[in-house]
Amino acid sequence: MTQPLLNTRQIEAVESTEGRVRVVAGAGSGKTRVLAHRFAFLVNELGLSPGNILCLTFTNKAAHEMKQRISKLVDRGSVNDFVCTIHSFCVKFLRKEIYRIGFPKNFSIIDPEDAKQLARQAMEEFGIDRKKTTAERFLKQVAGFKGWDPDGYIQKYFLPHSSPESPDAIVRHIKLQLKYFCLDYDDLLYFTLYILQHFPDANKYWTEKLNYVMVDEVQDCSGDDWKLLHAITSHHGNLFVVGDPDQAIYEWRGANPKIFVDFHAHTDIILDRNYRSTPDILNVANAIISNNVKRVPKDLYTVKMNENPVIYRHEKSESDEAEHIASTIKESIEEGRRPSQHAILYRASHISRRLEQALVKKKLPYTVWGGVKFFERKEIKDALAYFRLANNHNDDISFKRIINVPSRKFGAKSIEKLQLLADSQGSSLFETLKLNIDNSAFNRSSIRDFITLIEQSTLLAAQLPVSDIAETLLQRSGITDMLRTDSEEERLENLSELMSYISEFESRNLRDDNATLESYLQEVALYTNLDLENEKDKVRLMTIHQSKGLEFPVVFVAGLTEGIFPSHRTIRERRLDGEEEERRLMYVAVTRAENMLYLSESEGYMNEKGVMKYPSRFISEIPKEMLKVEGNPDSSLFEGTRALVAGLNAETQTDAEAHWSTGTIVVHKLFGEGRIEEYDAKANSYRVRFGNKVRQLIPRVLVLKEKI
DNA sequence: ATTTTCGAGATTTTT
DNA sequence: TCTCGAAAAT
Repeated sequence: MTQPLLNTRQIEAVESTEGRVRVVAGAGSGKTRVLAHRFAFLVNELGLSPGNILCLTFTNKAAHEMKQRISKLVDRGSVNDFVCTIHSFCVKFLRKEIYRIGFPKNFSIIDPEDAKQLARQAMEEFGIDRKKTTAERFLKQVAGFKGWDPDGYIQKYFLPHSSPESPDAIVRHIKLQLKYFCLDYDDLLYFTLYILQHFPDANKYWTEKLNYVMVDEVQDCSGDDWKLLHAITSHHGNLFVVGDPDQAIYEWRGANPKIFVDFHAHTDIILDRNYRSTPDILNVANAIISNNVKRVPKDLYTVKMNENPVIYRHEKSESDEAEHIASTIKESIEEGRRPSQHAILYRASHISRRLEQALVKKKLPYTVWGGVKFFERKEIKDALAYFRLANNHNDDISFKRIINVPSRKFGAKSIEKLQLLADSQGSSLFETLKLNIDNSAFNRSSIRDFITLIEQSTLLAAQLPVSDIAETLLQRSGITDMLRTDSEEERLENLSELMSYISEFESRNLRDDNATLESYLQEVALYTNLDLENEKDKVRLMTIHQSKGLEFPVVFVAGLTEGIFPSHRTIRERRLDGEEEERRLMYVAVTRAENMLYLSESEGYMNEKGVMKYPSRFISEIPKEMLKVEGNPDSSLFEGTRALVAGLNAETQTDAEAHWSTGTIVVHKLFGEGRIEEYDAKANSYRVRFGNKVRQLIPRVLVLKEKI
């Protein structure tokens, strides 16, 4: 742990309890500690009840850690419910308030994967080419559609007794969502905002209740997140935001760090003293980030002493690189470090494969964080689908997932037939199947058993605890038998892990009478990457995105190859913005390290185009005297990098010059014909006039009229 | 006629 | 490792 005392600026931040406070906190400057201490200060010194403080974090894991820190500092035993992510807060809010807009209390939250499934269905129906528009891209359009007019969207499609009429693929998608009472992650936010804005008594209750609101990692909040923050602090006006513009790495997902930079605060505090890294490591970090043009200058300085120089190693092949990392870790462990003190970070998750092979070879224990996350594993998703269907017979998505798991000779064709029948009867797949069980196409004993199982479970769910229902479903559906015959030990173990999870949930919620199947499913929908192996002593492998907020004594950044990191795809799509975000990502990676940092790269990433073998431009940006170079990288390699960067720049330059001038008529899928008013080079988007409305749109969603 | 199986191909980042 | 398409098996 770090030193128990806080420095003067940290104390200033902790004790700033009036109005809007902004803390710009560099990497490793102890911002999590500040948040925890402030929470404790509010409770211990000012005498607030924990229930009147909202502390928002970026991930569930961060919330978990924050709670633990706080519980050590606060004398009052109760654990606060409102230390959570924005999404979890919205769920808690909606569970109480959603009835106001005619939704059932047991609304479900749609898994992003399932959202894709729905999207494909809607796209197919409208003959949208799946090769040209992927499900992800389609969903972005749906999200855009909702975001442009959230009030209209909710009033038109989600308030009771409304019937969406226009036959558009997007509307079709929304209709499917409505049918299952599903909300996606954006909806959670929109609905919360809508209720706060349209129901004065709900607004009064919540804004008065939440006396103090603090937010971590605000640089990754989107404009909608900020709207929510302002809405819930409208009464007391106590908003405390902490972030670091240099660590903004989620702009591709809609985050808007500029709001944080421009935030008008009563109190402004900068924490630039770093407690984490050695001077050598910090110098490298500062050297890299200073290459960004769009930034508020801020140099971190450290209080630590130097230990080892930062090492940059070049290798001939990807497996050499992986093997060298593995043997370095082995030596380090022999010198007395624990395996868990080492982390290997990389840009894209598929890089982990080669590294895993090398670690297995050297017999080193490791965990891949979020490679396949626990709740994304097939067997877990299947099990949850059984639970969901038992909870809600209208859940067609879950139905489709499990009707043939284990095999009941009910494949794609049978589902298609059933779907047609269900559409004509306006009923769900499960109900349709039940009513038409005598139909020769469906009449099988396995199918009859399936229906009985689900129906019985639904009835029992009202009487028995969750764990019993879950156990029955897993046993009688045949999932466990299926895995046992295939001797899938690991998957079976995962299922028993899930069961112990459920028991834990049960005991936690027993006294609130909240241990129902539906409340479990709601909770689980957001806990998608809770780390089960957190406590175990293993080498950690993870993407840089996942490493945010963590720290490790020894850090390896692998795969620093131009094209992979920075990712050329990102740069091609977002040009300058893309490059700067990649550089911030590099900055995040480097600042995870406490004592030792190894950067490595190899010529092994050559693909068909033969370009992925030069060292990343980020390596060249670090002054030579800051690095200890190993593996004799040929100087021609850096020439290659330079040529590649120049080529890419030229490519994106011509793109920029080819932009449409004012007056050009373009067509948008949803809004129809529009006229270009202006090009915003910074945001790489156009201001387009549609009738009397002007919208800001990215080029990708616009098509030149003449081309159609 | 349907379902299953087997092999080839692809993969940024995620609440 | 997972997804998708074509041949084998029911």
